[in-house]
Amino acid sequence: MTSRAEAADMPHDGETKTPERLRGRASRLLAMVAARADRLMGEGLARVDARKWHYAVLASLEEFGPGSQATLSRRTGIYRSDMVGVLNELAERGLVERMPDPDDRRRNVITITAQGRQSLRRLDKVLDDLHEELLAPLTPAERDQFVHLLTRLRDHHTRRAAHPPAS
Amino acid sequence: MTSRAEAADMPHDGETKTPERLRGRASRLLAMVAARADRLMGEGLARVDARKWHYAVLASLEEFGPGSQATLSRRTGIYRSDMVGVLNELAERGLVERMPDPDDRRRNVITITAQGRQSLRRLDKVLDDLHEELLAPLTPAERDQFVHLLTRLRDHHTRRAAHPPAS
DNA sequence: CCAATGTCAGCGTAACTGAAATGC
DNA sequence: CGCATTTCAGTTGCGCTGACATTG
Repeated sequence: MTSRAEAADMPHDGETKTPERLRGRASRLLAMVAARADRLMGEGLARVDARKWHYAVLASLEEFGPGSQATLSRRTGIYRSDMVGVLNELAERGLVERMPDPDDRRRNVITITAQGRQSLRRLDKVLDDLHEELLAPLTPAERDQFVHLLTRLRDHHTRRAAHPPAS
Repeated sequence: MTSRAEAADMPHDGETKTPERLRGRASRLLAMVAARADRLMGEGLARVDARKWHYAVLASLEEFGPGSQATLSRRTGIYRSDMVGVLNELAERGLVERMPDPDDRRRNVITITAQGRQSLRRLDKVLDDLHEELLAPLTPAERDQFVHLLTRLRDHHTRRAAHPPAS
């Protein structure tokens, strides 16, 4: 499948003034679909006593290994002020361990526990199902395309929040 | 290792095979890009003394004609409770007119004014520029693809918030 | 002295709920 | 009477900022 989804059924010549400028605005579509996704994931994870951030932290730990809270903060995008609470919840559930760093006593080293890995595997499964639901109307090739496009956009906009369109 | 499908779904790009289950999650990408978009639009519109909802209402008015507040609410997705404030702001600026409906005296009929149309045209321009910035890394064809995929997703998930996979 | 870290306390916005008053 | 509309009052969650003490 060479990802030739559409080419003729949607006019994209520069002059067809579609009346869809409201519903068709990318930012609006983005907001709607993202909200929907957010809710799906939030509710789905809540059903197994987890939250989006839990997954983010656990996955980041398994993927990149242990790290300080500030490190995790940078890796996941969670503010370090909020990271405290997230780690408290994860520690309560025995999914991570928080120990002082002997090399730098300002830091805590966060490690994922065996139970954490197990939970992560479960969350992965849950998220897989939820994504199946979210992306249901798209073919596998289209899902790839979609993720690919989103990734490009994220990467482009991921160098600090504000940046002038300087070259 | 995770027991997930691999190598069977050769992506178009010889690079999408990373163990990026965190960063690569569609929901997460969606949230990130949507947040960027939201901020871009919000700040951009604030510079011309407008907000996203203003645009939504104005565009909906020009696109579908006048309507009651409840109607506008359904068209734009803004809660009726919040619609009041939005319309107040728009009325203050002279962009819409709010008159009692003679046929149904519970209702107000909201109409866009000439000034409203003018403002809308300006906002359209502003949003065009902002979208250019948002979608900068994508080619025109890719932007179409992107919007198309988002539209399909939105349409699929737009029959009430909750939907069982009922046949 | 300055930079980074963990923590807490708080702010602003936006989605969302509830209920009252009016009119169908 | 039940139902829809406009409106106001309030809640909750989240992204984000600021400050502070500790340590490098």
